[in-house]
Amino acid sequence: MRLEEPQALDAFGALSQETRLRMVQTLVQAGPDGMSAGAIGESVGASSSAGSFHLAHLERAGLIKSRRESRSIIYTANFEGLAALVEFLMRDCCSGHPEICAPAAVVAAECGGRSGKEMTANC
Amino acid sequence: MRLEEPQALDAFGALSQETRLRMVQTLVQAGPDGMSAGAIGESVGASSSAGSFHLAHLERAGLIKSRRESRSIIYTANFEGLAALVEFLMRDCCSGHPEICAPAAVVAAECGGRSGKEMTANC
DNA sequence: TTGATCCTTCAATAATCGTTGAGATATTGA
DNA sequence: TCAATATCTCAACGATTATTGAAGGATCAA
Repeated sequence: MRLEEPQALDAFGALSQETRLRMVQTLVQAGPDGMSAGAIGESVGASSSAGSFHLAHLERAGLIKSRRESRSIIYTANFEGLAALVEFLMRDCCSGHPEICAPAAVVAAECGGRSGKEMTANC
Repeated sequence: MRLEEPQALDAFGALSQETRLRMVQTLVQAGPDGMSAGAIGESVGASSSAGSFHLAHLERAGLIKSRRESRSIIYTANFEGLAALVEFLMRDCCSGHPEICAPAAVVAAECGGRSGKEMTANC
């Protein structure tokens, strides 16, 4: 997956709001099982309708996905979309400058060998 | 350099606007020599005062730097700040998940060996 | 010092965004 | 079917953000 500029703008906009950034962090840590809309809203301190609004925003921006599961709607992080955003930032926005890529390479090296389940909160 | 959440929010907000994203792209490609405010504004199609507004916004967000040089004010990309943002996205926001880091590692590998001057627009 | 250039700041306006609360929709179990 | 639960949608309001044009520093050359 490769991000075009308008999608990247949407993604940056989505992450520029505290509630939404926390939602993404929460969902990344929740992993592939995801969480219900209500649980996410509660964990970030958003009202029912505010939570719904922000989750919809994040989904439109391609950063999370949803599926219905009985009464609940379960949201999960969209790892492909998040990876595409990191790649956009490094490649299209920052032209792959080594000064920018070097720290990314360090993080990637720290995390690359392990599977998702083994990750701690801070890599 | 390590980004805290409020700084990261500012940085994402700064990049969520088309004119500003273009300004950053332009300045990254311009390299350490940078460009004058007027030249940047012209290259992204912004009026004098709009250009000034957006450049100030980007500087506040830690993504670019400025210095006066005779009559002109020269802006340069803040590579440290941009690198910190990539790192925040990978580490603090995405918890270093391998699914997200793997594509970043590819870009880093592509770019790591070369010096800034040799970079092409797309790495 | 004067005039020209480059850029920023300010105030006013328009546009976008976030929150709230009320009501609508979907799903389940009795 | 009916009531309960979980979530979404909508309209209204206030807050933040972007744009514009006019006015205000800073710098330089003559």
